[in-house]
Amino acid sequence: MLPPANRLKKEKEIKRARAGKMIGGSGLLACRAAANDLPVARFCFIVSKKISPKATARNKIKRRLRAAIAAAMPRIASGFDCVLIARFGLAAKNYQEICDCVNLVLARAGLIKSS
RNA sequence: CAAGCCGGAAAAGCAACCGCUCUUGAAUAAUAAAAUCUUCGGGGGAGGAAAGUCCGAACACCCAGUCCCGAUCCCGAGCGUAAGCGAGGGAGAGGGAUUAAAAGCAAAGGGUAAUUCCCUUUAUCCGCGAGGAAGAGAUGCGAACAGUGACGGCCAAACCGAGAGGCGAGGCAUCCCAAUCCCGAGCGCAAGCGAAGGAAAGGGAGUAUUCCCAUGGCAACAUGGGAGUGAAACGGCUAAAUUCUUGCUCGGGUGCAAGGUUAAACAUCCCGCCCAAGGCGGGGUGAAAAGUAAACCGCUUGAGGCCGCGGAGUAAUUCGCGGUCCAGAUAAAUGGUUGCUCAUUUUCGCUGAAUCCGGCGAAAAGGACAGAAUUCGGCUUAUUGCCGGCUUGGGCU
RNA sequence: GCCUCUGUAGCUUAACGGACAAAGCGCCGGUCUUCGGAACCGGCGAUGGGGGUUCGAUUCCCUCCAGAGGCG
Repeated sequence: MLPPANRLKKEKEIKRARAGKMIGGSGLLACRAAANDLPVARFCFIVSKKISPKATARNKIKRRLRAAIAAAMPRIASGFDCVLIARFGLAAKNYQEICDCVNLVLARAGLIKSS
């Protein structure tokens, strides 16, 4: 689970982030982000019933995405809100594949620190 | 060994690293004190179905008609110098009673906060069996098709009513066809024929035209009694979760997104400061923004659960004592990753007489259904392997 | 999350518990026409799945499935 400061909670903020312009994606994952005025990056995760009709499977996808983001947090730039949307097929992947996918998508959206 | 029936408990384990939530203790910072922030430590953290939302309740709010009580408030004849008292009238938070509609009625008895749930007994039905299923107030308007023919025919004292008519003791009959039989008015010298009436093997249509015993009778059958149902009577008894009539019971509705508390920004007015446009700070306003955004409470201690002991009861259940507080999240915590072990599956090898079985070894795969959302009691559905008891069948001794 | 509602031919709607489940549009075939349309005639085609009550179920009851809606 992410620390509370890195969670994106309010519905209005999520809608703002989904309308944002920093867009990245791959076949298994989509990313929408918008800049905020805070010194942290905030995330939320969307897994629809189309991905899997079973609630337990959806919860597992969300937990793995959160773990992948938490692992990548030191390399992530601050100052934006990000929504990660799972696409069909992600349920069949293991943790390492999800990590690779998350890193690829974040790099395409330009959210990785340029050090 | 195979196929079944009933019941029970469980819901893979261990370690390492990295995290989340609730609660609690300490320290530090700030403060009048606290809320709060950070760090460290202790403790708790999904289910038997958390699911479907099919029943039932708790809890919260809202709403009808009639009647009663009613804190409090208003008017007030009159009395009094006055303060005040005050018949009577009106409003009325709230409390109680009742119910028109809607809804309900589940064998008998019991349990429960309550139920279509659970328990005991049981008519009946299903199964070879272990066992399982099972009952919907009363009445009976109406009831397709088939069939010559189907919830009921015919007569009727007494009583009520001006009458039409109502009610109805009691009597007769009891689906249709039917070989044949009984009876025998009458006809005939006789053999015999034989109306009406009665019974009937068997057959027919249909979901459906009660069952048993005793006595009498050549027999058909009659009479009486009984079983189950029913309070009883009675020529009663095929029968439905809808409809109609009727009896009894019962206020209704919405659901924690119920409901409650606090309450901005912006607007506008005043004051102060900054050279000014304008900005900053403080205070106020209400009929508008707004009782809105948002936050908090409800929110987890409850008709509790679990463990132990004892009592009542066939049982469901219940009573007493002691111990234990056993999830409270909110784009939604209770986890993520790695390694090992165990259950399981597949493949290969060895072994023995052994492609099928057992043992040993190796490799690979790899956890059933499924995620609390106000709370609880049931039901139903999904689903993994295990344990105990029992039944039927087969084989061996 | 809480609470409701609806499933009938390809589509839109009917059907007191009673005969082969009705109608319109559509589809197929035919007649007519040089061809097509219109018109006329005929045909195909359905009660979401399973169970119960009943002699008999689209209808009543239970259950599963699918779809839709309301509530800050």
